[in-house]
Amino acid sequence: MAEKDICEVKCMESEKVKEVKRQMLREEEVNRLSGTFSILSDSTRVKIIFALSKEELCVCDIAYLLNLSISAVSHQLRVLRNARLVKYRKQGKMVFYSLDDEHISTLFNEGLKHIRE
Amino acid sequence: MAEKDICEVKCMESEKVKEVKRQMLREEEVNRLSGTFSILSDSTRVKIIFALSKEELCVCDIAYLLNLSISAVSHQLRVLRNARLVKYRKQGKMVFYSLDDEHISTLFNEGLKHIRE
DNA sequence: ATCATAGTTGAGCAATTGTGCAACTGTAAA
DNA sequence: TTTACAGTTGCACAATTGCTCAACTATGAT
Repeated sequence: MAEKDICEVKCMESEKVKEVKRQMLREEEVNRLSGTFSILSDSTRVKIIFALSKEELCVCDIAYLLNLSISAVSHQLRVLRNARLVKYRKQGKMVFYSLDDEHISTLFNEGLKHIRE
Repeated sequence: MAEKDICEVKCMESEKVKEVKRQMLREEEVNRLSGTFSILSDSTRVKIIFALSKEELCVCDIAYLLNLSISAVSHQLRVLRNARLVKYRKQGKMVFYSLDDEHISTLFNEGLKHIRE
C-alpha cells in the first residue's frame, strides 16, 4: 500500500480510472455486502438455511439433519439470528427456527442457479 | 454429533423432517455454494469485482483504487482467477483484468439489492 | 547483455472463524 | 423441590484466511 508500490505508468490517473473511483462503493456498503455473503460462505449455515427454507425446524431436527452437535448448530443459529436471517418461536423446552428474510432466499437461489450453470 | 446429543423427543423422525432430509442438498452442491459465496465474503474482493464490473483494469489501477499493495491485489486476483470469475489480457508488461462470469454480476447485484433493502 | 518495471508467488504471521467441551438457563414433569 | 431435558454460551484450540516481505519471472528499453 506504499506509494512506491504503485506503478509509474500513471495508468491510474486516466479518465477511466477516475470514473471508477468516483463510482466506487462506500466502505460501509462494501462491509455490509461482504458481511452478507460471508454468512452464506459456510457449509453448515448453507445447509441450515436450505433446511429452514423448506420447513420450520427445532434445533434438534437441524442437528439430526446435518449430523452435527446441538452446540455447533446453536452457535451457527446465533450467527443467523444476529444477522436477522432467522426468527424463532419457543414452545415448551423446544425452540423452532424459521427463515426471517425473503431477500436471503433470493440470494441463496441465485447462488444455486450459479453453481448449476 | 454423537447420538447422545440428539434429543429424545424423536421430533426428527417426523414426516416433516424426513421430507427435508430427502430434499437436502448434496454435499458437493453445498460446498460449491458456500465456496461461491466465500469468494464474495471478503471486502477486498468485493471492491475488485465492483471495479471490474465498471472497467477493464490493470493490477496497478486496482491497487491504486483500493489503496492496497500490488502483492495483496495480485493474491486476490489469483483467487478470482482460480474461481474463473475474472479473465486477463497481457499487454507488454501490464496485465489487464476483467470479469469473466455473467452469473457473478447477477449474484453481486442481488447482494447489493439486499443491503439496500 | 544489462537494467528497470509490472506482476506473481511462497513463506510466515496475525487475525478470524468453526466446533467441541463443560457449565449454564429455562421449562416441564415427578 | 428435585430431576431431566432442550438449548445457549464462554473458553480454548485448530484450521483457515488476508496481508507483508522478499525473491522471482517476464517484458521492454537502453
